[in-house]
Amino acid sequence: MNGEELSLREKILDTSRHFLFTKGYSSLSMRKIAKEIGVSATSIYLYFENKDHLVHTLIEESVEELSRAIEQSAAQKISTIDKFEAIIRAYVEFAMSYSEKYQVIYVMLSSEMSRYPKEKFRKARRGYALLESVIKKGIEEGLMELDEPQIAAYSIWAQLHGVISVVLNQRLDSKIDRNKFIEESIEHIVQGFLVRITTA
Amino acid sequence: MNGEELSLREKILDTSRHFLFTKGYSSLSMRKIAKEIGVSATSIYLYFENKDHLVHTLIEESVEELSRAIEQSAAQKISTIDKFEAIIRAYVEFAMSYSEKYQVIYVMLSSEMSRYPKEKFRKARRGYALLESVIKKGIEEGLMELDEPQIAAYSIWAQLHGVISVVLNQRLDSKIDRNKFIEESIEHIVQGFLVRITTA
DNA sequence: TAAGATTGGTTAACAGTGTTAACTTAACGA
DNA sequence: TCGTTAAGTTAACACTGTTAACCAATCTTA
Repeated sequence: MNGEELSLREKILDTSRHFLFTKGYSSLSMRKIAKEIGVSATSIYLYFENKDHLVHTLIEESVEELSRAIEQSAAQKISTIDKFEAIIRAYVEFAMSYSEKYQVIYVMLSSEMSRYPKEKFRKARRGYALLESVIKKGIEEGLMELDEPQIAAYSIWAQLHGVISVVLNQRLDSKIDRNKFIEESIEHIVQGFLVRITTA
Repeated sequence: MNGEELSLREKILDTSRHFLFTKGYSSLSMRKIAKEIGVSATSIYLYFENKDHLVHTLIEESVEELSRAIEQSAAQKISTIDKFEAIIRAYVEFAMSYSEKYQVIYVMLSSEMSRYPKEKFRKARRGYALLESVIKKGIEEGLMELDEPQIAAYSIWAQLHGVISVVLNQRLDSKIDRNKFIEESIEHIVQGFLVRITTA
């Protein structure tokens, strides 16, 4: 049945993602994945062309979910400034709630970049494009004052990724409260891009 | 002789780094490295405990060079603001001049994070610590206005890494001039952290 | 100078890897 | 009921990291 089909495929993806996350790429093995699920190693090849393809699917799937989360979150807001903040919050929210999926994107996409097909990569940038368009609108509306929206958008991703990395890799000073750190970072980032209103 | 010793070890490191960079981790093989150099695979084990250790040495070595470059560059400047900019420029300079070494740090450190010994990781943060201390001084001197120097320092690394990634992975729009992009990004980042002087 | 130890490599072997080809077995359609 | 398809299996191949045992120079030193 269709339910079963999907199930094994899904099991493979889940198990791979977990192994990738806990043991690192270098000890990700088709046989181990199969053994964990209780199936023969070659069964994986019924659903994925090869190991590369399996990992790429993992990335693609995560990117898709993240993009969707961002789009939905932005769609719920009306004003540009609310959209701007919503995108940022959706991104962080996703990273914290589905940390394994988030890590798959950044860990694997960087280490296996050269093997990842370029056309899939382009698709991966929906969320980025959305942020860029919101920033452009923000400039038009006089909310932001930036000469390069492209660079600004990239800079925001990078800042967010920095904050998230610190938290996910547990490199945060134990004295610092996690949620407070995240909240303050988001505010700092958002404020850093808005035109400062001088009450004079 | 010592010259010879160093030579093979160095050859192994160079070849590994290059393979890592061009083919990705998943096709980095001890036998291939050895073959490229013209030596037996087991010879590598005379210089490195195992594959993990080899890769970790690669990371450590790159981190060390980057840290040194940053420290030297900062030491040449006197004022806090010059030190601040010097650190940023040294970082970007290193990434552009030794892109393979730079990529080793960020690519491998993220994908094999869980296997990388924590105490080596702490050492890796000299450059980061230096930037943080410069920022603190900048706040004291009234050059910057920030509530969280730790977060600010991290944010700067992240922004820089973002800019560098775009350039190194050749994902920059072909119409945009590379050097101009870098220069404008640096200025944008630096200015973003300084107190805005209002000529009133 | 001869004997022993050290240095810097080698080859052979083992267990584990991705992947392919050929086989099985169950379910379904005619 | 026969043939086909689906979903899996086992056996095999070439390659992987790694270890153990070996070899040939070179250095030390009595």
